[in-house]
Amino acid sequence: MATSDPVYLRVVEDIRRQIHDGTLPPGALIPSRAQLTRKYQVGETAARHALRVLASEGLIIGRIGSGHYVRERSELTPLHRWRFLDRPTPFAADLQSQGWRVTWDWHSEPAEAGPDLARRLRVDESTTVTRTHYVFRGDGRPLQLATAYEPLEFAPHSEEERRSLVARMYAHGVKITEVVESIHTRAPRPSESEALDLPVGVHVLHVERTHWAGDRPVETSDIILPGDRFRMVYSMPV
Amino acid sequence: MATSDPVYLRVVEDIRRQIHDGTLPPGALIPSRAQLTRKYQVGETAARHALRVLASEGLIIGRIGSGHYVRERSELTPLHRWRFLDRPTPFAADLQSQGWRVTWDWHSEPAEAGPDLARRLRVDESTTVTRTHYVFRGDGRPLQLATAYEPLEFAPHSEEERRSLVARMYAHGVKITEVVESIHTRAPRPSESEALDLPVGVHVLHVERTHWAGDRPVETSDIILPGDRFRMVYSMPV
DNA sequence: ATCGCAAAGTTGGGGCTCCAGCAGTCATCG
DNA sequence: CGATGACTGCTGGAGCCCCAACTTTGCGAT
Repeated sequence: MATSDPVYLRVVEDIRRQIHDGTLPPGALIPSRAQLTRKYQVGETAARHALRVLASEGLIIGRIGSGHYVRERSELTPLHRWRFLDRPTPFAADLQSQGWRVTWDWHSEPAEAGPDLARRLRVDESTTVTRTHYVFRGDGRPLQLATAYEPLEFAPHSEEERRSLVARMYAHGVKITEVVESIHTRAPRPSESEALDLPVGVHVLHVERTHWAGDRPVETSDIILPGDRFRMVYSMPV
Repeated sequence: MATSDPVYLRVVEDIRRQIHDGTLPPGALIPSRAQLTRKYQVGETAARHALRVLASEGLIIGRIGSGHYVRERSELTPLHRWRFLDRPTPFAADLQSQGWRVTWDWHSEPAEAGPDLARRLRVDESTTVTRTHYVFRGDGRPLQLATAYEPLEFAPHSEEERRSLVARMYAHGVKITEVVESIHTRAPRPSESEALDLPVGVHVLHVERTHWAGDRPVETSDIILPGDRFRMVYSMPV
């Protein structure tokens, strides 16, 4: 706050202000390193660092060979959780109901539970579960990663069975009574960054979802969403 | 993925791996810039950049004069939304029920709604609303920021009234029937970063919460939580 | 044994430079 | 007239350096 703040902060704050008040609208070209050094009378290091900070905040994006641009608002598509939708994740179903063309690839494999899953599914660490990886795309672009874990006996045997977890469980005599979702945010792992084609500086929303039948967890999954594209919407009756 | 990846990435990935597999446990000292240049045979710039990337991911934290350390797991305190708690936000109430000593400061002021709030409260842009800023602290440290907006007629007149929004609304003949929360993640604004004492690289969870009485919004608030300390937990009956 | 202080080590800000790779632009050549 | 290629400007990686502010450590004196 003092007058002797780092000089790169002066640049960061001035550009950030211009973005927020609309002087630099989405898509606008930010002055280049060389221009910033002249404009703010700072060294190249400071100009460069300022651009990196703004990029890591997700406000601007650097296009190599071209320049830094103000990020498009990307509009934070809402994902509504007020109805119970599956097929095969409720998020994909909600996007479809909003008119998105959602497609997905998946593959299943057996896996050992391990400590984390053992806790979440309340099974033994050495138990074998079915792990299914999904990659969801909307209009070609990757939208969401999901990894679902189920005890072997509940694994789907057909494409149709995969559509609705609730129906499948019901067929096994298990009635799902509750869904618990735990959301946090973190920097993407390198593999997620690549799979979701994330610009640097974008964090992910990590949703840990568990389906319960009474006091027994019957399926759990990790869902990874780009933090700059989605908001999770929860509706609760009082 | 090729062998000619940036060299700083080699350093980042190696340290990240060591943190994930436990070779470098929480609190462990990361080699210094000088040591990294020797160990990985890279220049100082690359070593420095690697440390900055790890810090911006929230994996390590730099202590000036001392060194970089693996961040303590900070345990992502869960905030449960399965019961309707207020007084004055449900998150604070949930933390109290987990044994935290939560205190808060607040101040109210009239404010013009403006376009964003006009949309959220379904009022005219020039309507005056009561804006209340809260700063919540747990064990001394800042935990959460909240800003609540209410039409003037619903504003609380006593400390007691402030405790329960539901009861207060009921006293006005308004029965709250639904709570809608919309969660996204973003980089903190400078003021939030300062107020919450956030390390660089930590994003925030921004919860937009609106209370509805039938099809009419009667209160809305913005809640800002450090992304590295909390996870939101939603429980929904099927 | 303890206190104080100086030296060494470390981070973070800042400066300068070189280079590879990419994207436009513009002029020249077929 | 159209296509090719040279040139310029930009980003991102990388190297090296200096300095201020701070911590840790270890030594020497009391």
